[in-house]
Amino acid sequence: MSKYTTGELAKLCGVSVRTVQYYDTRGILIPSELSEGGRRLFSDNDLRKLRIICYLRDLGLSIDSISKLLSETNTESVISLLLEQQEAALESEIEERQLQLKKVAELKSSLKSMDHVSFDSIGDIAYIMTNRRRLRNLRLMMVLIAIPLGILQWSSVILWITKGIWWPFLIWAVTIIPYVIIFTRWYFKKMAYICPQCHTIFQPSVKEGLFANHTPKTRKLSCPSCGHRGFCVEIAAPYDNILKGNES
Amino acid sequence: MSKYTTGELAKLCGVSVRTVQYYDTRGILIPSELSEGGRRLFSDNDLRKLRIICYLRDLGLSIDSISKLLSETNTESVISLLLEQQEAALESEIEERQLQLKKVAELKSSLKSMDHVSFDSIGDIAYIMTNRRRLRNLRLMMVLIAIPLGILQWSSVILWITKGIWWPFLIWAVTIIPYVIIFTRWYFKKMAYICPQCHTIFQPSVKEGLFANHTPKTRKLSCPSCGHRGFCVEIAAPYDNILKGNES
DNA sequence: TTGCTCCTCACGTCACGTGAGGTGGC
DNA sequence: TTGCTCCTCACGTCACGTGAGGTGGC
Repeated sequence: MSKYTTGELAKLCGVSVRTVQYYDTRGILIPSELSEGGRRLFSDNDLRKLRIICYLRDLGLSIDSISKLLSETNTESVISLLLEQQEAALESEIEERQLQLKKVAELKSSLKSMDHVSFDSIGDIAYIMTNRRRLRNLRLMMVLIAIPLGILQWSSVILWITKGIWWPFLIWAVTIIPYVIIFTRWYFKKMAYICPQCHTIFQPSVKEGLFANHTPKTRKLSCPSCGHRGFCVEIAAPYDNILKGNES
Repeated sequence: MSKYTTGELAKLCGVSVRTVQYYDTRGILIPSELSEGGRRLFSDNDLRKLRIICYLRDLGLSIDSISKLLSETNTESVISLLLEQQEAALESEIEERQLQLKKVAELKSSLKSMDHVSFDSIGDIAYIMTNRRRLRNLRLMMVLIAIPLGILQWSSVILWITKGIWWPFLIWAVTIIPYVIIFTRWYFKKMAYICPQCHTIFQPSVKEGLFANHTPKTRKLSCPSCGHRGFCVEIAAPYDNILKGNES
């Protein structure tokens, strides 16, 4: 039976001297002998034990779990329980990291599409992200409303051109007016905008919104809070009071 | 502008009072005002700031990274760098956990197939796992050697039975003898066994190994170290000296 | 005046890393 | 005797949680 010093054992297992000392104080690797000078001396059994400890540590098990395994007499049930728990813990950690990763990628791509980035724009993006689903639903609803009206329009136009029947188009043109008014009001009631300057969420008047220059996702508006005029990202209007504090 | 106390702000952001206090001491959320009694008073701006801090924290960013973001004037480049780093860190963490998960599952299934489980058997399993690939290669090689010999054998047998030509089988039977001897010696030189009692890795004599009762993965042998007689798991013999210490 | 909230220490967590200052063993 | 290794404190890490003992504010 060979004897190993702390440093020898550490080298054989690929850990630091401090780690071996730490495992001694934690009671999971007590040297089988001490020299007269108080130095730790380890046996082959200790070497095997440290190898197993390192293996378990590399599975992500804590020192506490490992020392439980060492102290319990009923190794079999304890270890299967520990492994079950570790499996569940690892799975949930992986899920968590994957969600974080997804959010980081989202934030990255959103930041790329912004012209000016400040600390506060991160808040805007976070808000836009959580808001996105509702915004998609609203836009989908608008398209669904617009499609039948469009079909009616083009049907009547085609009828007029090809067959010379003009009155369906006239009926359409007259009856569409109240629809357009209602639709426009509804649109600006459901939508809100984020000021890129002061990050306030606001809703423009129907008149301002209707005639404002715009892109698919933004609209050029004046912020009622700071007066800044520029392209503001369109979001679904908040129906909760979480951000009411911003209106001050 | 409404004013929030520490508790109010904490509740609005879903964190603890202690967390808000901690963010103050870390310098990332200094209250915009203090009451005469020394109590923290937060503004709407502080509320927005804390929301962003929590959002970034939920991406897994450290307080240090967040405070860097807050202190740097060049937000844009700092944040894209931080997000790149965070993405890489998360990816490597996920990979690490997935590897651990795989190892835990391996250990779990290996333990199930063992009759007696002790702390030391974990070491055996860990060793068998790292050894498995070499063992597979060795077994594959044996099968590849055995197949042509088997084909020759059956060809000569069939020839004898169907056509009455007996001399190819005789030639095969005579020439096979040295091959079998060499093969058997080679086999027991390449293989080793783990004692389930004292966990020593040993190699039996050719004679003992050859006539021992066995299953596909184990062989009934006597351990030269502790004398225990029982079914020992077959592994590829170690070609390194890492475990030589066990032989005492 | 009485609860409730908030304040500041200060210790604990987890698995070690990193000195400091002293000593054993070849 | 001289390096080298090892020893034991003891502090630091990270983002807070958890009391303790005291006080502000309604």
